[in-house]
Order: sequence, then C-alpha cells, then structure tokens
Amino acid sequence: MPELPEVETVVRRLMPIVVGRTIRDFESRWRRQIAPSVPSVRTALIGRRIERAHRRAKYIVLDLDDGSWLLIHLRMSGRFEWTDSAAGVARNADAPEPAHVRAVWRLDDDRRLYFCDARKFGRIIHTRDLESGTGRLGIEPLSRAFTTRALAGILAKRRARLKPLLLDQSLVAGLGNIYVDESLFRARLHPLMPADRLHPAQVTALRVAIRHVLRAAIRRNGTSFDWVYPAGQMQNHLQVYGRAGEKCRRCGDTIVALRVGQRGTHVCPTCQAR
DNA sequence: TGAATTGTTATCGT
DNA sequence: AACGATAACAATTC
Repeated sequence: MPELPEVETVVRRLMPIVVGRTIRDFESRWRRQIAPSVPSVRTALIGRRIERAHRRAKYIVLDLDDGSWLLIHLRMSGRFEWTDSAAGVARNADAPEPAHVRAVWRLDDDRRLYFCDARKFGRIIHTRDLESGTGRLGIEPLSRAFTTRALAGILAKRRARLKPLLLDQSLVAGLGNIYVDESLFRARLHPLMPADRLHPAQVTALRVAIRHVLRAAIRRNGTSFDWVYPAGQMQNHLQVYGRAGEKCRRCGDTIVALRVGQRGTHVCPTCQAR
C-alpha cells in the first residue's frame, strides 16, 4: 500500500523512463479515474514533453512542458509497468499486457507505459494549478521545513489523538497507516494520546522518529506485502505493523492490534504506555 | 462470505 | 467557525 516511501521509490524508477519523453498518445480504460475528463486529459497530454518527475506527499507529479502537471495517486493498488523502448518493443510486441491495465501512455521512443490498478481507486489528474489538483496538503516530513517547532505548531491546541492526526494529509503529508504506527512506536508514544499532551521532548522524539522511519523505508525501497507492490524490503524491518501477537523486539512484550478511527493500529503496550 | 485496505468527502455535534 | 469523530465510498483479493 503505497505511502511516501513507496511513492518515492516508484518516482525514482519512473524517472529514467519518462523524463524527456514526449507523449504520443494516452488511452483510458476506466474513465472514473481520470480528471477532469478523459477527452480533456487526452487533448492536454498529446504532444506534451515530460520535463521532470517528482513527488508531493503521495502524489507522483509529472511537470509538462506547457507549465501544466499530470498527477498520479496510486491509492491502494495502483502501479506502473512499461514495455522496453524502441528495439525492445518488437521483441515484446506479442507479450501479453499486464493485469488490470487502466491507462496507457505511448511515448515517443515507442515505449508503452501502463497504469495498472486492480481496485480502481487510483487517480490520474491533469491540472494547471498544482494546489487545486492535489487538494490541501500539509508539510513534507522530509523537508527542512519540518522542524520540531513546525511539528509542535501542528500538535499544539489539538485534542485529537496522535494516530488520526498524523494520517491527516493536510497536516503532515505522506504518512499512511504503516509508517504512522512505526513512527509512534519509535517515538514510544501511544496512538490514542491526545496531541496537545506531548511534552517538548516527545515532540522532538516524534519528529526524529518520523524522519528516521521514512528514510529507512526509502533506503529499502518501501514495504512489500503482496502482489500490489513488489521489490521493497522494509517489511522485514517493521517493528509493530503487521506483527500483532509477535514479540516486541525491544522489550519482549506481545504486540497488540487495536482499532483507531477505523484503522488497524499496532502497538507495544509496554514501550508505548498510554 | 465478509473483512481488510486507501484517502477524501460529507455529516453531525460541540 | 473550527475542530473532532464517524460513516460512506470507490473495488478487489484472500
């Protein structure tokens, strides 16, 4: 389930494939995933050169040469596949398409880029205003702006519990269920703790934990649980997520699963006292 | 068969 | 009015 580290990994892999390429054609096979509409996006994309590929929160952002943007959100099960370029196309011409293809770009090197998405929750958005395309997004947790003071400002005077607050993309952008649980464990904070009850030292600990966890996950190319997102290694280094019933690696107590705001949540009851 | 999974949006209450 | 909690929603896999 792609969160910030997985999206970052996807962008890095996508970069050499798309940057500098001109889009020759675009086809949608599930119109509800395309905004504002399939015809307008097709018209907007054809002939455009992709100048840069980067990430904002969990969005993949492609800068186009007319100053507009193509945003892709993978949601639960979105992923990219592509054919070999030029010479390779002939070799692969008869190869079957990947499963669940929802959109196809044809690039000027004859490569085909497939957006695959079993659950059809992903989004492909063309916009001339980045802010309105992404919706309101908060601070990037790996940016220099994400200081202890900035995090303290977000947490202050909020009685919301830490877990739903950290999942709110308009506050801190890019965290999802796995890395919120991992960050809270590392900071030794309970997910149900009200945000405004943190001591300054705990705010610092949370900031450091979030950055450490995200960097470690990017270094390992993200977390792979199933067919949705292959090739990451972080699943072998998670401390609490998905480890209910197993022993805490720090204290030996048993990891517990609970439900916070309709989300599966994992804690060590000893390391993360309420 | 039902539970689980995502982020966004709507709604209700304080 | 802003905030917080909750539910609904999109669709599929196991």
